[in-house]
Order: sequence, then C-alpha cells, then structure tokens
Amino acid sequence: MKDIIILTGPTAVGKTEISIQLAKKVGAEIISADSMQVYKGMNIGTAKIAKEEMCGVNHYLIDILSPSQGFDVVQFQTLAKEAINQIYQNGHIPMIVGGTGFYIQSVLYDIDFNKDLSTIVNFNKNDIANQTNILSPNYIDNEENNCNIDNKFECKTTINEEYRESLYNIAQNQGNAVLHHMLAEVDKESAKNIHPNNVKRVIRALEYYKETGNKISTHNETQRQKVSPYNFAYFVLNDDRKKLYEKIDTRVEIMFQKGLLNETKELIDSGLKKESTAMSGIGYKELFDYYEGKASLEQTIELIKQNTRHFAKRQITWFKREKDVLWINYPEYDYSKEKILKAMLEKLQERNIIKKNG
RNA sequence: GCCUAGAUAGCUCAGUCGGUAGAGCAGAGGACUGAAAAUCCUCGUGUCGCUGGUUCGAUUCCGGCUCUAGGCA
Repeated sequence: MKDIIILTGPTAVGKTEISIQLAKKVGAEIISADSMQVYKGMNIGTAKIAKEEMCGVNHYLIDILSPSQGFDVVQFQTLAKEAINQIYQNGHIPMIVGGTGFYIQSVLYDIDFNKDLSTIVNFNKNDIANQTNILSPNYIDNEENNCNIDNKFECKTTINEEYRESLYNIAQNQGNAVLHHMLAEVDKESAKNIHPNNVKRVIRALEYYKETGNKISTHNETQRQKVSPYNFAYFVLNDDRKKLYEKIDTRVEIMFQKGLLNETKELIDSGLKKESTAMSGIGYKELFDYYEGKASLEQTIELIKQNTRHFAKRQITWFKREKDVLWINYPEYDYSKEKILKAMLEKLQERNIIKKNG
C-alpha cells in the first residue's frame, strides 16, 4: 500500500506553516486540496501560500485555472491522482493539505463518481500539462499571466446543464416539494434522506438517476463502505473555538489591509460574475454588494468574518464525521509547533510512513 | 431642573385589549459522495430595569425611583 499524508483543519487554523515544516522533515510534496486556491489571481482572499513561503517544497494544484472556469470534485480527483503518481515517481511522499474535506475524501477513499458513464471527455491530460503546467510542481508566478487570460481548454463536465436547469425551474416555479416528489418516485431512499429545500442535492439525485438509471442512494451506500487504498495519516489541526474565531476575525482584517478590495475589483472588472464558482468564495462574493452600493464597507467586513466563522464550523463538522482522523488540538500541545511536529512524526512512525530514525 | 420616548434572550427589537413571552441576528449541533469557501436541516426560560399600588393574578394598568436617548431651559 502506498503512503499518503493528509493535513487539514478549519480555515485560519494554521495549516500552511505546519505543512511546510512537516514536508521538510519527511520529504513530502504538497497537493493543495482547496477549492479556491486553484484559481489564479485570487491570492489575498484565499490566503494562498506565496512562492517564497514554500521553502522549496513542491506544490500542486494551486493557480491552475482562470477564475472564469468551473471546478469540482471530479476534476480535483483526476488531477490529484495524477499529481500523486508524479510525486511517487519523484521518490517522495504525497501530502494533501487544504480545507476542502470533500476533495480530500474523494482521493483518500478513491470515490467513484461514475465518470465512465459520461458522454463528454473530462480532460485531455496533455493539453493540461502543456498549457497550464498543471502537473509541474509549484505554480507559475503570474503577475501578467492572470485571470484575464482565457485558457484554451475547457474542463468539460458530464453534467447535462439543460436538464439541470429544467429541474431548477421546476423548483422555482412549482415549488421545492414538487421536485422532491419527482425524486421520491424514482428513489425513495434519497427522497427520505434529502430535505426538499436542499434543491441542489435533489437535482443531483435526479440527474444521477437519469444518467445511470440507478439510484444515487445505493451508489452512495456502497461508496461509503469503501476502504482507503492508501496507508495514510489524516491530521486535523484544531483550536479552541473562541481562539479560532479570533484568528479568523484578525485574518479578515489583514486581508483588507493587504488589498482584498483591489484584488476583487480587478476580478469583477475582468467580467467575472457573482454566479461563477470562483466568485462563490468567501471574501469575494460579499464584495459584490459593496461595489453595488448595497452594503457599507464595515457591514461587508463583518459579513465576511461571519461567513468565514460559519464555514470553519461546517469544516469541523465534516472532519468529526470522517473515520480514522488524528486530531491535533493546539491547547493540548501548549501551542508549541515543536510539540505538534513531534507528535505528528510519532504518528507517522507508528503507521510506518516514516522510519524510526527519520 | 422640566418635557417626551425608551428600558423584554449575548445584540436589534416585536408582543401580551392583565393569565410569567417570541422573531431576526449572534451562538450551538447535524447532514453532505460531480457546484463543497457550495447547499441544506435542527435548537430560544429570559429576576420582561427597580420598587410600591390596584387585582384572584402584573412583564402588561397606575404611582415613585434609577438609567439611556432626544428636546426645552
């Protein structure tokens, strides 16, 4: 079994710094599992690691897309698996670092998303490698090469947008319950598990049925029972809730000092819409109202803090549910980086990911 | 000093034609398997400012006091 290290935790907990130190010690290369850091030109608001901060550690899946492009788990999974192979070829340990729990899960348990049934090609590996250096370590510093450039390749998905939209319209015009009834007719289990108001999920379940002829509920059930193909250590950094929220609040303040307003203005001026995947990121989506004069700067900053806190809470809920997780709670280590690293190294030894004498 | 309006959940406020009270936000818990920084669900007892009075019964009516905001001096 191949080894893999996961390092995650809620936003602002301090993953980046520890990830570099750990990677240095164990000779790992880093794959970012972050749904927003994949985008070029979004640096301040995503608290993206700067090239200098990498200290020579290779990073993958940062700055690989223009903010105008879509992105999702399946694309992440595909690219992450490529990167993992590459890292093994380099003779190193892959270390997945980032706060998007779903992305981590997709790789760690090799979740099957039924790509085979797709009619449209997902990726052309060569295109990607050539045009965006997606699999070359580190990302290209791109002051000029920013989001205004439209990459030639499109990350196609198998999703039938028309069908999706028609379902969405049913919910809009006839009510969520009507859509939910449609689901109940083909997949009772899913209908039971998915709340009628969770339109996104209801649509996906219906979509899945249309694509495959199977129920997503049974598919999910089998995926849930999957065992990881990796020998892994899954670290979750965490802090007291109050401390974490304080960190979040100050980090948002710092983002504005660093120029989040300008960064976002440029993105908006380049034509990005509120609805785009990239602009659904916290710290960006809230600024649309500000620029439209619907909210004051003060209100907007508070809202970003608040949304970030909510997000951190959701992340923690996710990690609590994950199996076989190693919690690293800062207070238990007196907030000492040395103690934390030492504990992590011990765990890695226990799992034979690194040798006893380092 | 006088006049007016307030004083109710951590915050902003609603309400009880007198039978001890409820929204939003904050906060907490949860779900999640092709949008995941997304999407969705659940959770509200607090000396109703203090103190007298009327009343079977007052947070609700009346008096006094304290505090806050605005106005007049």
